[in-house]
Amino acid sequence: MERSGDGQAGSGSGNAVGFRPLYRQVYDTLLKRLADAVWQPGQILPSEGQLAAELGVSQGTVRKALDALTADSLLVRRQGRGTFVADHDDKQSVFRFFKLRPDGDGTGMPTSRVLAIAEATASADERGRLDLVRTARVVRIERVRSIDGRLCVSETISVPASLFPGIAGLELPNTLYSLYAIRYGITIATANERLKAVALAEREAGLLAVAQGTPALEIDRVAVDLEERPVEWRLSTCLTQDVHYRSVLR
Amino acid sequence: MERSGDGQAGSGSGNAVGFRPLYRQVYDTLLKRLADAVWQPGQILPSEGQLAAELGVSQGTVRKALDALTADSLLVRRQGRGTFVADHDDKQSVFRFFKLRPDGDGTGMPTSRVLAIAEATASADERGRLDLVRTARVVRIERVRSIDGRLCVSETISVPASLFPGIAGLELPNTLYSLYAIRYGITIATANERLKAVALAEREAGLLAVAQGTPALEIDRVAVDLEERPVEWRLSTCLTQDVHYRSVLR
DNA sequence: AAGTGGTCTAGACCACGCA
DNA sequence: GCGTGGTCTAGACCACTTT
Repeated sequence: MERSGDGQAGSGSGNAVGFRPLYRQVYDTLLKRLADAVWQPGQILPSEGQLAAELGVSQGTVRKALDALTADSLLVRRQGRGTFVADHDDKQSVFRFFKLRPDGDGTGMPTSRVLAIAEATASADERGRLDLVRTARVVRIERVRSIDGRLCVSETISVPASLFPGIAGLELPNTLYSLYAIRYGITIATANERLKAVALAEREAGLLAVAQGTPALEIDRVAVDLEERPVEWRLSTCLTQDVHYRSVLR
Repeated sequence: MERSGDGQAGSGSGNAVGFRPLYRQVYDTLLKRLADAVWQPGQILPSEGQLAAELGVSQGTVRKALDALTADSLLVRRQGRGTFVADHDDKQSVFRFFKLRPDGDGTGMPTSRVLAIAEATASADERGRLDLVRTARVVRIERVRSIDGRLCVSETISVPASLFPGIAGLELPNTLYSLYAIRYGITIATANERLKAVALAEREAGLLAVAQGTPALEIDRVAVDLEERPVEWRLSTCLTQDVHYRSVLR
């Protein structure tokens, strides 16, 4: 791996351009491979020593890059076994992007029922959230979700049709993000949510079988992939009678 | 610094008890000093080399502990200058525990007006949240807050009277957590929030000058200090007409 | 120029999981 | 017993800030 900002009888003392550490370059190299789905979710990576030899850096430098990717929830490291591509299907990972928890006991495991799925030209809102041009097409998914069997979420999900060809014809799993990862090689890295309290409109009230005007939590989420592209917009309306949104501030 | 789990002609190969890395012990040692307010917010710590010599470990081990404390937002490191105790007074830190942001432009800087402050015997809710015995006393603070001059939050804050002697007689600053840190040596490490959508009760509606029944965001927060003691319970009711709660999922 | 944190390396040893 | 990640060390050099 080439150094970027040193040696070479340069122009005096400091670099005018930004200094880019070696481990950062290793990070980017590995991130690229993850984005390109070179390694599949759940699969094991080469050992630290092998990667170090391949990339021509020390094991410590590879370690630092791997640790950073682990901190970003893209890898999972298990002492004595190896380093794996994070599998966002397993139980603990389901809740990474799902913050609604039951007030009392219960697993809080969500289930879903799709009401409609169709392709359309992007609305102004969709173009704004997903950074699309005027003629762009999106696939819109409408569904309701239950937590521990209790109906409490109604949501509309919009994704660019160009990124998810054929998704409208698929049987959708309960956890969409694993579908994005496995079938389309798109890994959700972060999601930005804006929460508001609203009074339920007639339509959502009907879907959730409660009175119109009932207070509900509105969650406006834009999910972003490894390359920082916005790839999904999700507008959820949640009843919070028996459920709450959990947030941990550090 | 003593090793905890090695050497000493032990009982074979592995330790039955948990293995505790050296850097973790260094972390705990430094954390203790921070909790005891040995170093004040904003103050500089000894250099890595000095700490390493004092504790009898290598510089790399000290570094790992300092990096962990930095990741926990307890320290700030500045290349070429030194390592400092995080000062949660500066502008960027105000928003660490304040997630309400204006929908449009504006700084979103909050202001406060205290309505009442008084000591009382802890209610059942307060005892549960703050882990108190039946006879414990608390100080209750009621206040309203504005964002960019717009009235939108009403909240009740409860703290154990034993931890904050004399707080009822003080002029309260806008950012309570810096008061906790500077005057009482209590640093808030994390806060757990539960959000719900509710219809405004008559009292809160009056305080916020809107109609009873208006949907509002209810935030139930328990703040925890460095020793993981719950030290503050805060129940906030927020209008979200021009403001939203921001959450970033990683 | 001196001092600080940041990067990078090389090597030793430890804890863990598995065959 | 072997291979993996995890810890710890020692030392060199780099980048940044201040004197």
